Amino acid sequence: MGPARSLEHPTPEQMSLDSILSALADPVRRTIVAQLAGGHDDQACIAFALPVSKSTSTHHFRVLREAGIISQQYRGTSILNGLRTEELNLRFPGLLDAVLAAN
Amino acid sequence: MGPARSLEHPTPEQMSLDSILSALADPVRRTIVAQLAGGHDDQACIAFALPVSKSTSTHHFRVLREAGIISQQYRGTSILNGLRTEELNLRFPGLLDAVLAAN
DNA sequence: TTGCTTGTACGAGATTCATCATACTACGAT
DNA sequence: ATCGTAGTATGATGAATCTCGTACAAGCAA
Repeated sequence: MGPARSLEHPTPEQMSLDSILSALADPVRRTIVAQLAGGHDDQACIAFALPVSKSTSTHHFRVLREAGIISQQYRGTSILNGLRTEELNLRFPGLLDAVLAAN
Repeated sequence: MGPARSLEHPTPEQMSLDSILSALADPVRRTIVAQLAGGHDDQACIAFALPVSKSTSTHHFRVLREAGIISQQYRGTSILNGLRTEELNLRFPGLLDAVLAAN
């Protein structure tokens, strides 16, 4: 077998407030973030009951990952999603908590 | 003379996280917010050296006001702009500070 | 191999939004 | 009254984005 599939994640330095706030401005994406914050850090995309189609789901997960808010890792046919809590708190202290509390 | 011109402001209950985050996601609008946070609370729109045209400025100030982030009050031919710090902290605790610190 | 599950790629459509220029209003000063 | 300043209204344009369906790829199970 070849190298495992992998997905690009920005480093904390590469995260921009612009991307973070734009990403969090969408209610569907905040639903994902809230569910990740409330549960374990290894939920597949399918575990989120989102009110959109499968391809739209893919889109939202990618926006969150590219902003640096979530991590994504292949695991079989699924993807394990996690909140990048520590890195976010490092880069933008208090921001994630404030948004989660307000949601 | 008739009644003074007035502008609509949402109450804290009417503020939505959606509008707040969308408003703060724009860099021009964050420039305005940052300048208000750093200075006095009575700066006219003209006092902001924004890299956009006059009509675009009007647009951004309105978005901020309708989201509940700034207050606007007519004063002669000008408008006095202020940050609604207390009300924002009441409705979305920590959010404004986190964004200002990250900016 | 065959089929099933999970997610992606690739358009396409509709909406939103940031931007501008022009014309306009409201107010104050001269 | 006239003029200048501050901001608004309106309409246009181009870019971004949220959405979908369909077709596809990758992995696992039987």
